Amino acid sequence: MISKKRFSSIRDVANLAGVSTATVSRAINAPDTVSEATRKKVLKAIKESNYAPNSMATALFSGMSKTVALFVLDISNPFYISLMRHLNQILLSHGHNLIICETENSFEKEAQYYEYCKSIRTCCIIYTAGMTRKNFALDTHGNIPLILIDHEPFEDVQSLSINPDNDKAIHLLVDYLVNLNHKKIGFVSGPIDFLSSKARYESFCRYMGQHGLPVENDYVVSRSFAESAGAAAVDYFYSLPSPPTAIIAASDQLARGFIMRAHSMGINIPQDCSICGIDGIDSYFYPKITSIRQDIALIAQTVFDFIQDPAQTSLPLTKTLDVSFVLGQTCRKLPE
Amino acid sequence: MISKKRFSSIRDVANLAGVSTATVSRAINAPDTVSEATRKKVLKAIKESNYAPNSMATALFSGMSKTVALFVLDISNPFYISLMRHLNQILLSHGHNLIICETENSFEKEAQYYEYCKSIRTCCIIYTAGMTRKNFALDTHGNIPLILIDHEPFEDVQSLSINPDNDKAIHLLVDYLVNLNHKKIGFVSGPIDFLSSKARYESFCRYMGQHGLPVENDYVVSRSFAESAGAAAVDYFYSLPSPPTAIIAASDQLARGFIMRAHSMGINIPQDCSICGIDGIDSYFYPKITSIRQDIALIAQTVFDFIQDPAQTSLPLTKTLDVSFVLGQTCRKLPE
DNA sequence: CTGTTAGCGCGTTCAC
DNA sequence: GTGAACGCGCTAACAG
Repeated sequence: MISKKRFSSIRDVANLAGVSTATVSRAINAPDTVSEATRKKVLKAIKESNYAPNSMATALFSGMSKTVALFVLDISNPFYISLMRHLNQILLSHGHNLIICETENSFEKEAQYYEYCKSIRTCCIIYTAGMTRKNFALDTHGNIPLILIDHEPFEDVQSLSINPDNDKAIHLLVDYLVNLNHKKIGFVSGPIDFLSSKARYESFCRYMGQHGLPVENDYVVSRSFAESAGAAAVDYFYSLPSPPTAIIAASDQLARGFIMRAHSMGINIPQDCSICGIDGIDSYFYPKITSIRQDIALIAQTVFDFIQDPAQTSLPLTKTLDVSFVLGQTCRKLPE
Repeated sequence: MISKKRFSSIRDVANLAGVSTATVSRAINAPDTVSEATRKKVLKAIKESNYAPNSMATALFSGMSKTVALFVLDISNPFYISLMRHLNQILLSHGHNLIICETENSFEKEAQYYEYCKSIRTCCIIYTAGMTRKNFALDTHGNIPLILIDHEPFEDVQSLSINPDNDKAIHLLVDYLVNLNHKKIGFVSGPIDFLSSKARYESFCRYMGQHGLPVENDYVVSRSFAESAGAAAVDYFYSLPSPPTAIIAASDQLARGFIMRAHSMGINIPQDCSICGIDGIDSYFYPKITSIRQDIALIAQTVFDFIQDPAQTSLPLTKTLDVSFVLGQTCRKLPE
């Protein structure tokens, strides 16, 4: 059994410095309110006693821990990996902490994680696209501030919604492919009951229409966001009598799966088929995917601003973030 | 400002049930010591008051939180993604929690995370291959139990070391490639100052020697574990007058980078070059990499057993875990 | 500017 | 089988 008292406490420091615990606390949290001399004494004592502040005690007192929970469907999705990085970076530098709740589309896991979040008095929950149900077990007890990224708003729950400009994303891609003389354009969607999938699909229909191009049911597939779903799309499209010449995938992860499966079938990208994705993650992948970049650093910053001042939560807020086109190597121009 | 009191406490439950807080506590933690009748009353009150236990208070009292910290170099490495999954699964089901500390080879981040771990009284730190320095800022104050995965033991710090059977891994791969008639075998190592890299390299030399094959300096590269390092190896090997016909990469991530870069250069895997990796992650990647599988579920289980009973920490323990061969599609047989 | 004190929510010990 | 009281480490209010 490890001894209960493993670290020196604020009291040890106080004794060593010959001051009261309150003074130590002030020297740490509000240095201005303490005289130069005592502050130095205290800091010295902190060093000497190897003091490590106990954030449990702080959290207990304040009723809230400095922990942010990120719910994701799949931590291997490069978009979330990047989001995790950016969030961690900004949170850590402000003494906050991120826990990852990978739900894998399981209601049970989601509920377990949520119980955990409550028990540690999470200061904020970030909920991303792809959860099992529209209305998660998220109750309003405790009023944990909620941030939705790429997710349909929960009714009755205050939240901040952050979404990429899905419409612009699709607009850019459709125009790009049409300019490359593609007419038979397929669409690999995420699950259609997810907000961003739906939005992207609707925009796809609209902009195809603007170019006078039909959206054939045969050219639209909707499964999951996993790489395997992108791979399955290859099998499907190439079972058609007339496969599309270009594909818009609803995420880079889907595009990756598509490309790898295509290669394995001897289908050349972009010679035989053009494909582009959405996310614009700057990771190592060959060929570099033509895509739409989301500014993930900005998402992280937006999240953090909200955490700092959740007073904004009084009304459901929605922020739409700009996106930009990223040229890759996965599309080619068709002869007219 | 969010009200301080956001959740109902054990006292609220006690009042509602008409018992004392101690009884509620017992009803939760030691149901056997409470009469059937009162226990039911208490459980009912818990439900009705939407009680969420405050793990801060528990942790404060016990001097330790149920949080495990995992230090990794790079969360996009599929090996760590898998490890994160398995750890999270087993920990969550036991009321523990995992935080990810991605150090990105930065001393500052590492130190920041370590401070954080101390402040939340982490019950255990898992340290994986690839940290910046041999001797990290990890001090012994607080005696946080330490688990090293694929990492050289720290001097003066008690720890449990978990390593795959690197020797067997390399043995299997060298024998496999030699049986496919390869003689010019290249080796893409991780940074050579990491324990597992060094071990794998030394085994490589030994087993090549057993087959009477020379290990030429030209055929060994050592950079990082990133995909980009695998990619760079392609450029390097194919700048040689006589490139190797087969490659052993020290990780699947390196192999991935190698394969993608090779494709981009028109080098066909496995027709033009055979390659195999180590890790055996079962993720979607084409072509499926011939590799060595580590039993990550077993690693997670070993970690958890240790957390349950860190008394084993009295002496530095070392556990070597078995590995197995996984046939993929990235190697071909040469004519004799 | 600094010390004293109370209490955040919980688990435990010692009474009953 | 159950309740009262204490303390874990910290901070905010109030006194000095």
